[in-house]
Amino acid sequence: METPDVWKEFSGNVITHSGAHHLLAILELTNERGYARVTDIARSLEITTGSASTNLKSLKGKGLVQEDENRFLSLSAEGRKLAEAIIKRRTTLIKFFTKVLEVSPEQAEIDACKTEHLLSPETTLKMDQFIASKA
Amino acid sequence: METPDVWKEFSGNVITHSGAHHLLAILELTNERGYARVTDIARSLEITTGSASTNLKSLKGKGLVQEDENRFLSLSAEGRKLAEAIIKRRTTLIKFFTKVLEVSPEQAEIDACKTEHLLSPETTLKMDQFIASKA
DNA sequence: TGCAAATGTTTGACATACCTAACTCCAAAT
DNA sequence: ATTTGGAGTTAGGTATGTCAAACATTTGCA
Repeated sequence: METPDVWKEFSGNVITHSGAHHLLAILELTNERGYARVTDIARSLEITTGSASTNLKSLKGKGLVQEDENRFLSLSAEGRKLAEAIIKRRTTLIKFFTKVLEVSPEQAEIDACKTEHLLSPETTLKMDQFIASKA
Repeated sequence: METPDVWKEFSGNVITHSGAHHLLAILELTNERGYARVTDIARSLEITTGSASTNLKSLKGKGLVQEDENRFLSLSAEGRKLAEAIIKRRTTLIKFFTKVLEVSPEQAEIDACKTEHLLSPETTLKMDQFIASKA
């Protein structure tokens, strides 16, 4: 058995775990309260505003996050698409883990959180279809 | 909906992606040829011996890897346990993705590789049981 | 035995992704 | 107008993980 040369693809991920959660925070904050500033995101993620500022700058650089003249942050079309995909994946994963595999809700949430930004669209789709076929 | 404070647990992982693959390489190489040196591991992972040397030093520091007087590397009891757990997880994941979800083998391998070191024992176990119950 | 090839380590440079702490900037209240 | 506090950035530090290149060591063979 050969160690597959797939292993390095890990680095080529679209988004990091941290990055994903910044996007999700923006989406949730804007949905809940209508806006998201650096501070709001930092509070939501329980990190310092310094970290949030730096992290968000890089997301802006990637064209996933936008900032208006009043420093309100929002997701770009691409960012929104990505965030929604991740949320969908998390939902699917949690449902799958708890309903199908009967994993405890706590562990399901942790596992989903760790893998939600890594799983391919194909696998997520198939997982969805599987759940649907059982319902 | 609140962003769960679970998200930071990502950093508290037992092992990194890269670290995991170094362990797996040692296990596979020793199984296949009876030994694993820095060079062998570097070749197997397609990184320079410099990188391998540094990375392995840190794994030695964590007590996962040992070195004998001839510079042959091996896994400690703990390292072996960890490596075997990861391999088992990968096997389970691939089987699950391809057999149950009918994901393509290529994508299954990539997804398994990305998550094999992140999934909890509980979820892996449940996944195993699920496969068994269907067989 | 002696030299060349293989092996391994270290160093210095980069890139990413975090953090904290210190600083700037601005706006509102007194 | 001055102070105070909220908001945000920057600077400096840690940790990983990668590389190339200089160096040391070991091995093996001619």
